[in-house]
Amino acid sequence: MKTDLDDIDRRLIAILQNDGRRSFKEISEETGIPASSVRYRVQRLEESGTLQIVGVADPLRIGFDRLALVGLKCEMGKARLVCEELSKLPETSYVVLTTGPFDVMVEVVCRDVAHYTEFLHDRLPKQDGIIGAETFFVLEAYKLAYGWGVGDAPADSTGDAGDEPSAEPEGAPTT
Amino acid sequence: MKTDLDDIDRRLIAILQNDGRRSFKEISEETGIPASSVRYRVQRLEESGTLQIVGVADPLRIGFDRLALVGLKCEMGKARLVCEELSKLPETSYVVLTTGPFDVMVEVVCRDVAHYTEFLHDRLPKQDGIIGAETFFVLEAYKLAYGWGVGDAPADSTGDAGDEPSAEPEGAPTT
DNA sequence: AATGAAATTTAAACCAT
DNA sequence: ATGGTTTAAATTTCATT
Repeated sequence: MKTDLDDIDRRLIAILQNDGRRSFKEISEETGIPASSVRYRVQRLEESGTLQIVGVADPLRIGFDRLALVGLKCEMGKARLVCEELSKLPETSYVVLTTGPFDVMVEVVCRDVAHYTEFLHDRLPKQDGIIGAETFFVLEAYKLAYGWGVGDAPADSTGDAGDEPSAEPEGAPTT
Repeated sequence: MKTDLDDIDRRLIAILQNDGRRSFKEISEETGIPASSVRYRVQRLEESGTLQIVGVADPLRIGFDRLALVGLKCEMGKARLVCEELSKLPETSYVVLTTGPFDVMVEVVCRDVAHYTEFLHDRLPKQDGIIGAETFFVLEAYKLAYGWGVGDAPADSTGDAGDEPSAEPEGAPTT
């Protein structure tokens, strides 16, 4: 549960955010840190849950054509319960508790409109605590970045290599 | 710009969604597909933008505490331009064109409230085509999944290994 | 906890089908 | 597009500081 990263950790994360398969040796050459140390650090980051190296597939290209963002209004005091329950559903890929006009925002990934309809009209109404839902269908995805923040992280004393901070599938939208 | 994946592609994606650094040789043994073919396929998936292998850092553990979803109303015909431009900003991690009350939805990751304020009040207004913005601050993130859909993809004739479909940082909310 | 050097494993390039 | 083979490179292990 360590939360304190040093500049080396941040540099390693920044590099891996761009390319999760960069070899430790290349990272070593790029940073001047010994390869075995790079590996040691990365392993620690992974084990602590701070960093995950994963394959990310563009849902719009793999047959899951219907992405929707859904804003939910919940009964007072029920929003967290709603979050917990919706997190368990396979269709949800993003569930957060928010301030503002909606209490909960959810991203739902469906194969097609029928799949979404079933989700919205059969599944959601069964969930206790939800008052209303507003659907935002995703027409085009311009940026789906999973590399957060480290690229322009607080003061990098190790000397920044000027890497791009985030990883997008492509410059152009995917439809 | 191929969009048609076969079952082999889907299996490779499913495996890499769980662990982006699995060696091609291991994948080869697991699937029975020759290692050179595995590499060839993965390379194609990456080059076509279908799959990305990236390091994902938990923003709430690396000092980027302020996540916000922002719904934007745009001038008629300007929404795509807005998407393109906002995608270029380092603070945005998610930019999509939507139907519904908002034309564009954006996820913004900031270090602190001051950083977000600067983004919302200094940077956004300079962008042509935006009429209005509504902020949903993320209080708690319950699910941040990067593995989309493939886990329960349409009929897998190659014989599914029963891997977990998605990768969440944690079951409980991160605050 | 971090590093260096060894042995082992893996990936990349190539070529044939 | 696939599969095999070889060469070069990277990872892992383990001893050392």
